[in-house]
Amino acid sequence: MGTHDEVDRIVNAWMRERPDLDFTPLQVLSRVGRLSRHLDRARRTAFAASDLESWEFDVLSALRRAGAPYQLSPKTLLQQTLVSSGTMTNRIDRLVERRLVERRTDPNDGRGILVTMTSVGQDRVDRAISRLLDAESDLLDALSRSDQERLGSLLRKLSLDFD
Amino acid sequence: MGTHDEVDRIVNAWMRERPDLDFTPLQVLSRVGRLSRHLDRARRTAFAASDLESWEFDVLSALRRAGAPYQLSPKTLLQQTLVSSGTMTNRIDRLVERRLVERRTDPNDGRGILVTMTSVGQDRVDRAISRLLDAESDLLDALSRSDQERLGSLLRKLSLDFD
DNA sequence: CGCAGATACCTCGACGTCGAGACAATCGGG
DNA sequence: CCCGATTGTCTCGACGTCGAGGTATCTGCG
Repeated sequence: MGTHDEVDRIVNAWMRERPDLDFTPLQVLSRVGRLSRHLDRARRTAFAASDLESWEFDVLSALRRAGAPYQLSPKTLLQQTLVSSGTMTNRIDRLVERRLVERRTDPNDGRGILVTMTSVGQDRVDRAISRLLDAESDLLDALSRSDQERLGSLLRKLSLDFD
Repeated sequence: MGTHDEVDRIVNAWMRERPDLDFTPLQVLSRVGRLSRHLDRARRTAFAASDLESWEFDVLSALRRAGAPYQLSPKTLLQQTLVSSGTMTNRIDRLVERRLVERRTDPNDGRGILVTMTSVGQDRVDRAISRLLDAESDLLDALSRSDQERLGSLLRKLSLDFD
């Protein structure tokens, strides 16, 4: 029966080669990594339906979550999206070009600017989050509602060590 | 108490802005993504102790798992490590330069080559897998043994949809 | 008020990856 | 056998990211 996934095969191969080691950590954490890759792909296709790239959604969703008037500094954005300053400058450039955000001078700080989402941007990101939730909900259909909650809380326990 | 992680904050912000949507899928899948990032970092530091980059480990571990004589074609390697053909050529070049693998002609197929791990490479990867398992085991200490098994099997259920 | 240090953003060169295309070798139908 | 289709690897140009350094501005201490 098909109860073996790719990680099972990898772990079995390791156990054959190194029977002296305990590979149970891989059973959990390798799956996290592989699942994350699959998730990336699912996100890309979900966003494509709204004509957005994943990185565009990352930036726009940070602005959307911030609430009206949907503006944040590049600094805040790069911290929330976990990219470098050079990357964020580049991303803002391209988002401005696509008219999804605007660069405004910060009235309170001559060094800074404020990235403001346009109404087009907000429209896109609102559609995209819906599609994303639909797609993710499909992925989770393999699990019962209570299993989903169990999984979420187990993952949270692990996350708390980092955040 | 600090029972809120970064994902909780993101989800709370979304619920404030879009109370009409159900964000429970994010509770599970956003954590998978974030955990994967943290895991990457942990892997990098674990491998650095064996003077290996993450990508080097990925290639060498595929060879190690294959068993003696530790040789695979570039094609097989790129499929197992999920990179493009150009990337694999580049990686093999650098691994050859570091004397961790050798390029040999395939006696059965004039088009192909076989990437063979050197004894130095095997030594490195055997040390690295030990350190990786130690590091991952530390990460999982936040969970009881039975929680770890529960988590592993829930993740497997999700993986089976893909693999 | 002036100046040193901190801060915000941008610039730019280096690097890794992708993926289409080139090339050589193999396979298989006629 | 031959030749077209397929396969395995490498080449190379485009692209996104990083991160150190540059410039302008702010902050607060003396």
